Amino acid sequence: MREPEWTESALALLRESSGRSGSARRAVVELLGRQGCCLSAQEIHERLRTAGPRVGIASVYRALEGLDGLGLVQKVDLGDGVSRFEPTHAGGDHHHHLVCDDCGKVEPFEDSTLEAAIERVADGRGYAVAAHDVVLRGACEDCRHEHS
Amino acid sequence: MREPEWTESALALLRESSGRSGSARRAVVELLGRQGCCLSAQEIHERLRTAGPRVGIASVYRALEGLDGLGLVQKVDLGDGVSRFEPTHAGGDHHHHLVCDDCGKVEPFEDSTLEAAIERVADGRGYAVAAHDVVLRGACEDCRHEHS
DNA sequence: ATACGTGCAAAGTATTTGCAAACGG
DNA sequence: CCGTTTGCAAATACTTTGCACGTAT
Repeated sequence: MREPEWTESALALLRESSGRSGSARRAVVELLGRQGCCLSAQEIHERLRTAGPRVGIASVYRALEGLDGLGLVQKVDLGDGVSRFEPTHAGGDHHHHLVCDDCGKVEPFEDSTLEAAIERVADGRGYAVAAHDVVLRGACEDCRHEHS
Repeated sequence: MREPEWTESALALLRESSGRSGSARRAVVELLGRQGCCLSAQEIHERLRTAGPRVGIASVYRALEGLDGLGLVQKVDLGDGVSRFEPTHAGGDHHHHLVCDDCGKVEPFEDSTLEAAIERVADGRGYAVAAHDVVLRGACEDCRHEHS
């Protein structure tokens, strides 16, 4: 499920919010729009460099910070001390992550029961929850069969 | 709900697994056993220094690594790039965290529906889930009323 | 022309590793 | 005594910040 539309609306919002365009931001947005799942700042930087343009790591972080502030990307923490980012999908379709400890694979999932449970907990505690992360770590099906 | 028993069984298991005692490890275990909720390595280090003994930060990390390996502590990532640790409670009572973005307060919660949903997702995907984290971020009840 | 965006380099923070000395058994 | 653990210091990794320059409007 790719979302070229995200790229466009993100670029539009970004320009609107600051009155400027900027090549680094655009490059980051276009890369993120093409990705399905989360990427770290370092991964983004590396891919952009490979692709050609001389973009600085600081600009990647600044672009991500701006996008996060506008609610266009979501910061995802998979527990390895590295922040990852992914586009927030417009439809509110909201996913979390399964991480394989053996092969490092990351895959998304969504589950409405889980979301409902989270909402109920937050309400019960009087919290206005702005964001939530769920990370499941373990052995994926492939790695289990190799009984590492 | 304090668990002085955790302190003892942790010290016992630790000694058993390496045939040694070690003052730094003991200090870390005793401090963790007294805490209700998660602490970062830096916080542990700071408190131990304040308390007197000249314990090195590296030893704190090594102690936590060992405890994690034995399953005696659980690493908790609240999304700020800092690893926190808390004793795993024997009874398998398992909690997650609500973090207030305004005041930084962290409070635990547990919810069986949520746990069930997680288990169902993992099973459906063929994952053997070894650990999972759920972090809810937002404004706590107090901070909401101060409408910061 | 003017401010904002960018890239580089330096600083900051959390964590890990190398190593000699201290210590427990 | 011997090997593990410890504390210090240096190294690493990620992220942030300062600053001069480029660039879009």
